[in-house]
This record gives sequence, structure tokens and C-alpha cells, in this order.
Amino acid sequence: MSPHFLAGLNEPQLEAVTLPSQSALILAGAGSGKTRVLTTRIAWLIQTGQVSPHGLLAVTFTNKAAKEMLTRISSMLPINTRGMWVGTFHGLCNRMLRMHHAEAGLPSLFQILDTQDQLAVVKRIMKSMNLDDELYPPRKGLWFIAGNKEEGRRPKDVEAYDEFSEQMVKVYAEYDQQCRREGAVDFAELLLRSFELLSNNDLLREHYRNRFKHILVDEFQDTNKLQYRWLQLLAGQQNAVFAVGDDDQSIYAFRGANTANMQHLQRDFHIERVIKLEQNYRSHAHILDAANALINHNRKRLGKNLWTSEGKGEPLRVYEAATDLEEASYVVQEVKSLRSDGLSLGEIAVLYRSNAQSRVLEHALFNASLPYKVYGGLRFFERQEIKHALAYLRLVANADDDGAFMRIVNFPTRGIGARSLDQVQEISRSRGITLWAAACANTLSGKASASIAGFVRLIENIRIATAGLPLPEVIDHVIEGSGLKQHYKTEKEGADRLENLAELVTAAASFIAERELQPLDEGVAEPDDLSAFLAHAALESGEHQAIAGADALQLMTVHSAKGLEFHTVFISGMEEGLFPHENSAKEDEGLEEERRLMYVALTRARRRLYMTYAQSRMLHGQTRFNVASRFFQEIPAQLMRKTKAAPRPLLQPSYFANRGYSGNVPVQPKVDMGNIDSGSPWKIGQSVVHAKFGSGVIVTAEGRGADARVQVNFRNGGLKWLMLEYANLAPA
DNA sequence: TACCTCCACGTTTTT
DNA sequence: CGTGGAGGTA
Repeated sequence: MSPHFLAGLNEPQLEAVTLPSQSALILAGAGSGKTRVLTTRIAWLIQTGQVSPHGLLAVTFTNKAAKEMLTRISSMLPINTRGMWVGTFHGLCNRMLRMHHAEAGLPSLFQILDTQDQLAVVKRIMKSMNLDDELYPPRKGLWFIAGNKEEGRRPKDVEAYDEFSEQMVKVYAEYDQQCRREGAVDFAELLLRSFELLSNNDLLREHYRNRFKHILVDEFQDTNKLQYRWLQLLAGQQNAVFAVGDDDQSIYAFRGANTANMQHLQRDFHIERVIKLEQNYRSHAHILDAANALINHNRKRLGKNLWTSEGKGEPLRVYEAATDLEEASYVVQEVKSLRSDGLSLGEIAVLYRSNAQSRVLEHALFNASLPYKVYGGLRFFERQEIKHALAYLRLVANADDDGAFMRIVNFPTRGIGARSLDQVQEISRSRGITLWAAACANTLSGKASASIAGFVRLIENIRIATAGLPLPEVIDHVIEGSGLKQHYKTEKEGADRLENLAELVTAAASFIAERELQPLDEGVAEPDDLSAFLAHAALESGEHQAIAGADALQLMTVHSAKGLEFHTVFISGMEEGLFPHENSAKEDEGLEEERRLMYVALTRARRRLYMTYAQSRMLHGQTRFNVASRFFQEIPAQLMRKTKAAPRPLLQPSYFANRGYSGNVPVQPKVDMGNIDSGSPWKIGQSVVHAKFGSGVIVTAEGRGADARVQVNFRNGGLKWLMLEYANLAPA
């Protein structure tokens, strides 16, 4: 008898779900039922008695995906999902480290640093090393540390090959020491520490290998090297890894995601045949054909072709605007008309390549009184008032937390200036003790002595007053006692912040309520509410992605649209230099990733897809002239229809078969004449042809006479600087 | 310490 | 154009 949840699966889906106990790689195209296969596989394994809920581990990248998975499993099977190891890589590693903190060499209350905290630590260290932040930008240091951790390298394993890397290794070493002293781990550290724990501790490794007979991985194309090695370690020789992914949707290579893991998996886990899910249940055929044609231009692919049994649907709509403003007003106009046709705003998304593009759109939407929601800004737990409140909590819980100390020692201001802090830091440095210990040492002089002592008393009073209270009350007390409340009451724009602080109390209350319903593993001491809540704040910093059904137009980057679908999608800013982005288009690898990004964008739409671009766009304070994205040339013309073309006084012929003009008032972009001689035949915005690079548009100009240079945005070659004297440009 | 002005900078970012 | 950080001044 086959379980009811297998009904309705197509052939490859069913094959994947009912595969025997062996490792497998499922190549799952966009909209092909990837999550369904993954969750049904779990349900099937459990129901057929091949594994108990306790004996499997399922890992995702986002909390949202993990939650979704749990929800679906419990809708298929009448089991309690409590205690199941379903979560994000970071969440599961955190869980493991909490349980075995002693073996992992961590204090029981270890803190998780988010990227902000991490950057603050790096800055502090670089400053104490007197490194010139021009030569050694803290961001680079952060990148260096994370990069090495993701390769599994500790400071001692990193070989310096020049002055820069030598200093960076020192920063890394100091950072590592600092983290150990404070009992802090960053995101990469969660993974690395967990990896090291498993590889150094034979007993523990064997324990988990015996336990997790089935390991299931979502979005496998996004795993980095360390995550892959972690999976290998956990799987050993005998356990089955069931990986689902889509190499064509790998858009996080810039962050270390390594699609080669898909090949490695096949090799290392002896997977003979990859199962492909190619039937798409989301989009009409024109959209899929466009996506297929586009992604076919990538060379490095495992290869697959999406198809649908549904109709062709309508052609993709292409709109060329004279300016970014006009592009935005076109979007507004179309959205209005869609809404009056009865389409809910939440079913419409406007996507863009970079966040900077949202402003013009927001402005137009605001003026048109269309409700919209922008995704990707600051998230709840990243807001300064929240981070401040959490820092008080952290310091109260763990006095050794230097990051927390620095953040709040003088916030709200209490007369502790740079000089006082210097003293504290000096003591801390010279004696190798934490800032808190230094502050408590009675060796400060002058004004510092009294003000620092006041701060120490404040924290200790909070600690005493909140001992034993339930977490929400602790937080409430902290907000009051720290002076944060008073501070934001008097601040001009403090009202929102006060609201957020109140929300923090609520968040803690509901976190605890949920936690009591979903306890962790059997017989293992759980961390207290506070440290669990702090971990939660770091690992799940709040909603970043769109909430399905919210009745507002959805604005977001293409990256944050991954995994979502909408009835109608606008892809805006379809211009060379923007999409594909000029920084990526330089190398093949970068361009392929841009193309995958475009593939993701296209496959978000169920029914209607708009692609818009503007001849001129205000970017970084100056008007830039762009040509249409090369991606238009990679989609068969018959799949696209140009709608309401605006006049194009400065642009070259477009790529579209039917390019009827439908009389708009010509918009003459404001042209900055740059430094070109007024007598020069070359003007900014002018279309030109170059013997080698082909056609393009003059974007910037500098110098005069023999020195005159122009920057040309070539349709196929991207941005190039050319000396007018030698370039031999011809007007187009 | 707090505010102001100047300057540099400006992809994407699940955790 | 806009922001955020740094540095100077009241």
C-alpha cells in the first residue's frame, strides 16, 4: 500500500522520494516541487520504517525553509516534530555546540556574534594594532577571517605571502584569541567549531554517525567547502545524503557557495545517476522558454530544461523608458491597471539588481499612493536600539563580553569619554583581562574612576534586580534601568525605537512560549532562556524575505526573491552595467552568476513578466547612459513583445522584432557636458561605434586636446576608457 | 560631549 | 543623489 502523500507526484519526483537508502543528488529546477520532494522523502522514510524521526537530519539555509519543512512534515505524518534535527546549518551547529560546549572548548553561555558585532571586534583589534585603516580596511579583515574559516583554516594554518596577508594573519590570530577570551563565536565559527568537534572527538562522531542514517540537504548548490566537509564528516561511509539543488540557481558564489560540491557529491558518495526534476508547476511556457534559452548561454552547467504542461501564456513584456523616472512611472501605471483588473498587490513583485534602485521606485509608488513593501533593509534584531538592549542583557549575563561592554559603556551617554575608555582598554591590554575586569580594577585615575565605577554599579544593580525574573521582565527592566527608555523618549525620532523596544519584550515572551512547546533533545541540559534568546536573535535576525499574501506591492532585490513566486513580476533596470552588473561582467564566472541571477528573476513569475530598462539613469549623483542588457539578446525575440516604446533620441536600434513607436513626448535627458571641448563632435550620451568593441554610448568624458578621454559603455564589452586620439571612434 | 560639516563611497548577503 | 563615518569646533 502506498502512503497517501505519494499521490500526485510525477515520475521523477516519485522516484526521488522512494529511492532506496543511498546517497542521491536531485537536480531540481525552479518551481519543480523541490521542497515537496524533500519533505515527502522524509515522510516516506519515516512511514516505511526505514528511519525514525530521531534518526534523520535535514539542513537548509534559511530559517524560513526549515520552518516550512517542519510544517509540511507534520501535515503529512501524525508525528511530533519535536526533537527532530531540522534546521539551518548554523542552527544545527549551534545546537550541537550548546550540547557539547565543554568538548568543543566553549563556555556554556557562548555568545554568537553577528556580522555587525564581528566587524566591531575587528575594528577594535586593528586599532589596537595601530593598523592604517586605509591600507587595512576592517571589512577586508572580516572577509579574510571568514574566508579562512570557510576553508577550515585556523590562524596557524594560514600562510602569509606578503605584508598585507602577514598583518591579516595577525589580526585573525588576535581576533581568535579575543573571541575565546569572551566566549564568542561568529557565524563561520559555529560551523568550523562543530566540524572540529566532530573530527577530533571520535566518540561523538561515531555517536552522530550512528544516529543520523539519513541526511537531507536543501539548496545544495549554496553549500560552501566547510559545509560540504561537515556533511561528509557526519555521513561517514555508511549514511545516505539526499541532496536537492539547482546549479542554475546558484547566486551566492560571491559568498563562498561552491557549485562544484554537486560534482564532488557525485564522486565522493558514488552517485551514479542524478535525478532531474524538470517539470515546472509554476510558470507558463513562454516564461520558461525564455529562462531556458537564457541559461543555455552558461557553459558550466549540469544541464536541464524546464517544461510545463500548461499553456504558452502571453509573451514577455519589454518596456524601454527614456529615464529611470519614466521607468518607475510605467511600473506604477501598469501596477494600477493590474490592480483594477482585480490582481492583488501582494501577487506583484518589482525586482531589481541592487538596492539603490528602489528609491526611485518607492518615490513614484508613494506619490501614486500605492501600498508597497521593501524587503532587505535593516532587520529587527539588527536595529541599533535592539542591539543596545541586547548588549545590556549580554553584559549582565556574561561580564566578559567586551563587545557588549564597548557598545553600551557610554550609551546612553554617562560621561565616559574617549580618555576614560583609553584607560580601561590600556589596563585590559596590559594585564590581558577583559574590559569589564579592567573597569572593576580599582586603578583608574581622575574623572574616569567615578564614571566607570558608576557604570559598573549600574550593571551590577541590574544583575541583582533581575536575578530569577522571567526573561520578558528582565528585558523590560533592562530597558528601563539602562536609561535607554529615557534616552529615546527625549530623542527626536525615538518613538519608533521605543516601539521596537516594547516589541522586543513581546518577542521574548513569544519566544519562550514557543520554546516550551518545542523542547530540545531528550535528557540534555538546555541553555537558559536568556542565552537561547540571544542565540535566536543572532541566528534569526528577523523577517527579510517577502511574506506571502501581504497586500502590498513587493519590492526586493533579485537575490531576496529566490524561492518566491508571484503572479506578475517586473524586472527593472535591465541595462548593461546594472544587470549584468559592471563589476561582475568582467570575468566569465561573474557573468555566469549574473545570468543565473537573471534566470532566478525570470522563473519567479507565474503568468506575467515585465522587463524594463531606461536609456538614462541617475546613479551616484550623475546621469548615466546605458544600453539595454545583453540578456535581451539571449532570449528569443519571438517570446518578447515591446510595449509602448518611448522615443529613443540617444539609443541604438533595439533587439526587438516589433518595435512600434506609440507617440510619447520625447524626453530630453539633462546632459552633463563633462569636460569635452564645446567644439568637439563628442557628447555625453552619444552613440558610437568602435572597430573592436562594437557599439556603445559615451558615458563620461575627461581632459581636453591630446589628453581627452571618454568612457564608453559598450553593449558587449562593458565600460571602457578610451583616448579619443587613438580610439578612432565613429558616430553611430 | 554633542553637533556639524566635509568627504568618500556606492553589488548581491540565506546565517 | 544619498549615506555613513571621521574629524573639527562650540
